[in-house]
Amino acid sequence: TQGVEPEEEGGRDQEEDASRAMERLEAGAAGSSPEPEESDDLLWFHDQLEPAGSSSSRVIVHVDLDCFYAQVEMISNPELKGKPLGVQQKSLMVTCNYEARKLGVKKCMSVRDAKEKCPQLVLVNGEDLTRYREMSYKVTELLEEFSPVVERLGFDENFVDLTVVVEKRLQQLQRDELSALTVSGHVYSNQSVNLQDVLHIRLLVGSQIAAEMREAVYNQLGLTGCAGVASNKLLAKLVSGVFKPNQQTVLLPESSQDLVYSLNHIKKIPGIGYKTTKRLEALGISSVRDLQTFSSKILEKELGLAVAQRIQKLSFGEDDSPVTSSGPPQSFSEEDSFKKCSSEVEVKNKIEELLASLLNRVCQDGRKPHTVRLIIRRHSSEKPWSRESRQCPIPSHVIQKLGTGNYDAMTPMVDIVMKLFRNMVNMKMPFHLTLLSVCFCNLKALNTAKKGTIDYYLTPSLSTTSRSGKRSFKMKDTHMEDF
DNA sequence: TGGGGTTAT
DNA sequence: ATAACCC
Repeated sequence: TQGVEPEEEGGRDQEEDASRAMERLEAGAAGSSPEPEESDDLLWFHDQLEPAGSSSSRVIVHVDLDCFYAQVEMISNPELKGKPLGVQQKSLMVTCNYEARKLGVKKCMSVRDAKEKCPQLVLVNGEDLTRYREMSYKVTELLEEFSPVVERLGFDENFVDLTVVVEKRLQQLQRDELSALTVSGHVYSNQSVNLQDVLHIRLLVGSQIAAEMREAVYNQLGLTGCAGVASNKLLAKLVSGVFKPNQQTVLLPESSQDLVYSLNHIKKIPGIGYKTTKRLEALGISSVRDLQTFSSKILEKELGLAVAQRIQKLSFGEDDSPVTSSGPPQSFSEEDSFKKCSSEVEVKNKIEELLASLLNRVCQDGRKPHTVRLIIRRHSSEKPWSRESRQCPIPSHVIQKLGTGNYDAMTPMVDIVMKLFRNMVNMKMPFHLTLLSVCFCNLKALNTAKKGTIDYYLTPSLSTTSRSGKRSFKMKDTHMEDF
């Protein structure tokens, strides 16, 4: 394409070039332009786009399912559709459908308040996350078909980096299709904006892909949700919530400041959590503009360089963090909370329950955890939210017993976890727990042994000679290409 | 306040 | 091992 741009156009600024380019493209699409000029226009147009790898031209979508647990429950039991529905975990209603919200019920209300507000409210128990987790991964896997780079955030949100996919579509588009590009869904904008501007083309294509994603999620899984399309994760996430159930919004670059200013408090910025908000408020910072204009030096001294620089950039709507593929989970955990657990037998029974579910999950996954962790929460603690944990490696002979489908690993795992418990809690003293959680982490693929090493050909055997205390091996089937 | 998850220190 | 963040 070098040399295509005429010399006399070299001095013009970029915005002027962009709108002129579209006028010329539209004129070309009308059908009157001679062949060579039309071709020049298309090449010139592609020249105006920023390089695909440049950080300012990323296209990110944030997909956020509507009241996810409630949707899953309505799919499981269609009789719940049309009724006000809440999903309950212990005394908390963690989410509810839109029928319930119309009647004044809010997310994360206590069950008592919710029933008071809405006596007809139907409640289902959502403490077992199995079906939610399975549906959640189906959504992520479906989105991965559009672009392999998908990052999960909780069970109901996903980020997808569409930059490369958008680039591919742009290059396949014909002249007439290029000028006829339209947005899908809402545009976040207070000012009037020229959608035909070249600077917006990638985001428009992104909005169309987002619409296709939502269609696929609805058609194949029966779930509705919102999407936000923008140039980074922060903005995509913020803009996805602008039009709320089952709609999507694209953020054009000139409106990004409006979007961050629309947040009335810094705690609304994803990445600024409870603790940081408190520390910022102590510094007199409460609005987004407060944070933007606050001294960087003082902020760095107060919060440390990394946090200070990151959150101050966030306040300007800047976020260069990449979308990182989540892939399979890094850990599996099961927890249960209760009013009181204060004896060894109670603890052991709870741990057996938690482990039974975990062993099933680990079996399904196929990988092997090499670390177990026990987490507890004590009652009397002045900090009710604080937890203590102990972890240890899982002995290799126990790892071997995992994932065989039966419960060979149950007894040894209970013994290990009870040791961790005794390490944390002095059982000669009275104790009062309000939560127990067991976590399997440090997951490794079954065969890490590489071709050409002895371990690759020798696979540990469970069936023979266990009494000797020595490991026994069977020869693996070999193939000619192994040699 | 539940039952999960992640990364940084 | 804990602390922060996310849902």
